[in-house]
Amino acid sequence: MNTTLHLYNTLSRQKEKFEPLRPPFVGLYVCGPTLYNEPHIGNLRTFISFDMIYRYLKYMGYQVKYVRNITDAGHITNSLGEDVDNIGIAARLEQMQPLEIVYKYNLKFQLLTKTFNLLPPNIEPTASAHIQEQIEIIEKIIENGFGYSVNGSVYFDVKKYMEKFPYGILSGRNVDELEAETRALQGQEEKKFFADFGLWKRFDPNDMQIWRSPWGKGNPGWHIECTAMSTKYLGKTFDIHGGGMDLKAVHHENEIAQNCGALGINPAKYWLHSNMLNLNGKKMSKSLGNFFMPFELIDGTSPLFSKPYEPSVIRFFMMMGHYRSELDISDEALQSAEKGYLRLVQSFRNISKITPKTPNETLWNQLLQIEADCKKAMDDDFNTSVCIAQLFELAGLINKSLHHEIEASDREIEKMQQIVTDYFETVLGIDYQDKNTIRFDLDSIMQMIIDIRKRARENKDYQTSDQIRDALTKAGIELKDSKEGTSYEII
RNA sequence: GGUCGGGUGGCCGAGUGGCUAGGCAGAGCUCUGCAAAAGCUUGUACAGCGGUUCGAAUCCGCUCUCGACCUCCA
Repeated sequence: MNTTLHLYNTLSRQKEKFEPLRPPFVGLYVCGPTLYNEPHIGNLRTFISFDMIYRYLKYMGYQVKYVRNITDAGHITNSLGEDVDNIGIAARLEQMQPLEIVYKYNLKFQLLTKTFNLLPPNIEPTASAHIQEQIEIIEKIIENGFGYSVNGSVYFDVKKYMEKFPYGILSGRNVDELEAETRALQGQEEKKFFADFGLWKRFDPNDMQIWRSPWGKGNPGWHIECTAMSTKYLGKTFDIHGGGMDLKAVHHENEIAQNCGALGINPAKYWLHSNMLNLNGKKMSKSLGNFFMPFELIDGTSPLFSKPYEPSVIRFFMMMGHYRSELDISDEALQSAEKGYLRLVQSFRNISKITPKTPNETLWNQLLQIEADCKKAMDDDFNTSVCIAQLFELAGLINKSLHHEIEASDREIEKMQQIVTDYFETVLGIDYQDKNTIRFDLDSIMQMIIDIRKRARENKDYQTSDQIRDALTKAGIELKDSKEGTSYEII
């Protein structure tokens, strides 16, 4: 496949031409949610960013295998060096079985992905269903001399690893220099080296989920599931690995170490990281308490926002920024995005109402240019921001055609619709069609009302005409007078 | 302290060694009973100080400043 796509690879810190390992197939792995609570709007941004990337790869014609894992098991280590079982904690807090917790939040997560028009991945493997695969990877790491077991736990031997592979290549961290700054951490005495990380954590009496392993009962470490599942479904090395920027320095670094340690190769050719969603210039995070849930934004219950916003408006807002840039969310920013969004959408919905006339070569060429510029923007590391700027240009041309300021033939009209379908709907993933299907002939009803109002206006009965217009506005229908007559818009 | 990335017009937000990003808001005009919508016109911004260059907001250096990560995070 002849591709012009360039993407920014965190590994090389520069844009690289995208050349899949096994075209036309593309393997894409994205770190999914941990199901111990509801994903917040910041989490959502990452999933939307990679949904757009998945969509564009598919649009280009690649046969993409998209794997997004679900973390429903495993232990992480917190900033104090303590071993934490988030799902177990949530289970105790909500007085449920771990599986109930996972099920509950998975339903929420799935609803969220549908609400925001995310395409389902090909596979959404869960960590709990791949304990055996995780154990096998750990065994390989030990076999290769990069892991050691202590009292029923297994750790990754970073020092040994560094004899053969560079550690810290993603984030640019230098472990040797960091050693001097090792903080006094609790529960670290089993490790040989401060940077060693857990592959398997021995059973603790408080654990609510326990699995058997060659090292005794316990839980897998946080990072190993991704190595096991990406290997199982995409092979020991594949094309693209994605995730949030905050996973770069630890989680992804350790994934690379595990993959190299077990299989001798970096799992992914291209590492992509999406940036954080900020609130008042600060990253949204649970520890800072400056986060809110996507559904609060949709139903307008968040005190930070003056009104509810449609999921497609929120998605459009996110697409207005580049996935690698920080994005600041605020009521003002969303309102401005919403206005722009409505302008686009109303224009796009009117394409079918353009009266076809004679072919317009100038317009045709402008449309081809817009289409080419959309592609160029997306080819340049998924520059959705520039792509949207092109769509605003398109909306201008549509409006002019609609109001007979320029002429368009069927050929141009079809091209307009095709660009909208390709880029606005398919690639950016914005669902702009009317959600509420109207089951009666609204056009006829509206035509009747518009005729009555027209007669009133001809009779200079402006009281009646304004009354009709105001009542319709209140009901959510906006009348628009122009030279050609009156049209309506559902607002 | 280390690593990485920012500081762009009233706001949001792209980009970049010389050619208008775009959106929102504002102003003017056209249309119009009024309004809305739509169309047209309008804004010469790139943290500061030096340097490189015919030319820098874009490259280099320094300063200030903000943020992320450095075993919780998407």
